[in-house]
Amino acid sequence: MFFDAYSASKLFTASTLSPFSSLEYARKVFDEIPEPNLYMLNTLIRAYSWSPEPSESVKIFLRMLCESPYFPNKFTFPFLIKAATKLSRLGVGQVFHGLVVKSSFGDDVFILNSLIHFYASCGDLDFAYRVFVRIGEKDVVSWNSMISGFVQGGCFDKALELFREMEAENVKPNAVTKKGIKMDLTLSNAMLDMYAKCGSVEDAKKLFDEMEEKDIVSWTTMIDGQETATWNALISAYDQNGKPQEALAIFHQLQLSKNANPDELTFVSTLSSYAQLGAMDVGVEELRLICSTECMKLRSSPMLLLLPMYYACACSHSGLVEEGRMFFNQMEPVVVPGVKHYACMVDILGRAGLLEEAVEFIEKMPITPSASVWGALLGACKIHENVELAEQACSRLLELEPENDKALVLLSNIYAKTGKWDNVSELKKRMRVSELQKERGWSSMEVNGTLHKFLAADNSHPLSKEIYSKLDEIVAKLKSSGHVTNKSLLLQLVDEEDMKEQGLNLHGEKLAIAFGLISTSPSQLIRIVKNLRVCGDCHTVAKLISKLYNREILLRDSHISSLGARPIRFDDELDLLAFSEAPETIGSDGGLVDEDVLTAVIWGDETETLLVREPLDLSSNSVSAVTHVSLFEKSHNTNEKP
DNA sequence: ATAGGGTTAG
Repeated sequence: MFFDAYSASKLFTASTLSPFSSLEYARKVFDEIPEPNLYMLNTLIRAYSWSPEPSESVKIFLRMLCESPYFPNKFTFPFLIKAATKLSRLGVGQVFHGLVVKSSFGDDVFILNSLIHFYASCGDLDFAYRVFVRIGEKDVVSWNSMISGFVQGGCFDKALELFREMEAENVKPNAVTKKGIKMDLTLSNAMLDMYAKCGSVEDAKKLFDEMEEKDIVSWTTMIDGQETATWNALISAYDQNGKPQEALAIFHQLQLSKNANPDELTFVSTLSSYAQLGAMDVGVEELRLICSTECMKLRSSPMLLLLPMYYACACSHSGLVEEGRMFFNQMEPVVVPGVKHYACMVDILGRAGLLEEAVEFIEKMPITPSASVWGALLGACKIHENVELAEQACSRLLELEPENDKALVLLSNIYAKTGKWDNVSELKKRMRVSELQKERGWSSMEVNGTLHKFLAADNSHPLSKEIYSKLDEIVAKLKSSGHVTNKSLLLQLVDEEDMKEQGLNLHGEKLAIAFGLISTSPSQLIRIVKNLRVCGDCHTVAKLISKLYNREILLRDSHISSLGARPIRFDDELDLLAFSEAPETIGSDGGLVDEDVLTAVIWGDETETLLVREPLDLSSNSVSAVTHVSLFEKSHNTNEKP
């Protein structure tokens, strides 16, 4: 049916793009193609990323990895990231991000821009920004993506700051070339929107006047923005000058106006006016009506609860508490209070010194108090120097977040504040011990049905002597091959420098690998499981041993991951990255993968690329990272697997 | 050989 791959590709692309043929049809065509090429795979990934089934993109991607002779190329990733964006699956996109970093496309501005957009749309502005700052040559889309990410996330200050930064960066070439910079229309419009939302009509007006090109969106944004800002300015002016009735009159006038677009700011001022009149119930009722049609954001905004605080800068503490309490009780018909609202209330009560009431309030909560609730109580205990309650709050918090060091630090501050220095040092000791316990790791290896377990510097194994001599041989080989132990990666608290090096070399992983080398045949896979994350040095060593001894090694981290995908580590230099999707979360809703867990392990060493698909091991549902030192390596040039 | 990123508000 198909005469050659090129025409088939062309036909296929046309069928995915054409409005006259469905994606299902394109898929049928695709399924008839015995060996789809990279272009076709990419095309289908793209088509699905636009479709209502973006998870199909990921499935096709898995097929590319497992069944095709191709590796993803620079075109693959924007499509995949688009799919992850549509899926709103942070973990999925993080896997792709990991692959990008480790692949040869880490500097591709197209891919990085789509990652910014992805992270921003998942609400992770922090990650979006991390990606953004690392782009060497930011283009207008990079800036635009980041700025609109901030705008959409409500971080207007940051958006503005970035905008200024962008202007500053553009000023230089501008001065040299003496040419006017034509601002990107989309960006200008986004900026207009931002100014309008911030209520700074003058800035919006200034920008609008400067814009060389304006479209319908520019005009609409400007008119709407000016209008809303004008309404808001009026309402809040009356409200803040002790004229709530006038403020409300304006608000009602606004509601009658057809074109008006009340926003969060409008509601804040309006509610404040109702609060001033002591008619919060009326205000809430009115809000309820508005909320049902507009302003969805406001419905879930815990800011509402804190609202009275902003307008109470003269109010007594008890007055504030009254308002908070009243607001909390009255919000229920409008919004089902979430845990954040409860935390806010605990905060209000606690700050006012009503610690007992705060505790009662927590006890009566219909939902399980979160760490933030206990954190609010703990914070209040610090203000009011209540050591006993602080201890309780802290221990409840630690039950939920055992590794929350901040809680212990806070408690220790409370001890310090109340002069309990013994407790301070006791706590510091405890923190150090838990720090040590945290890193107590073991590695295990199965040989012929027997599990062999190795702790760091372990010498309990019957073949210990042989293992250590093999290890010496390995170390010698590594040294002669130029490998230097990276001391900074040591996670144990050891004081002496030479001890550090020794400690590193004696991680259980290395013992297990040495044992693997002497106890398995050359064709066997050396498969090691580590209870904690594998340190960078062990990873590197595993790769080197794999090369030196020509052995395939699979070294696997396991990490309890109730949240599903999570970065094992993400530091500023991106020198060590590991992301994965936990098997128990994948497939449960999105049905992304069936038997394969998509796993990427990314390390800073640029010389090797590892991407592995690890068959799902159902007995271990806490797997979060797999290091597969495979014998085949990626070829960057051909995109074909050897 | 073919292809890629951001896009306001309603």
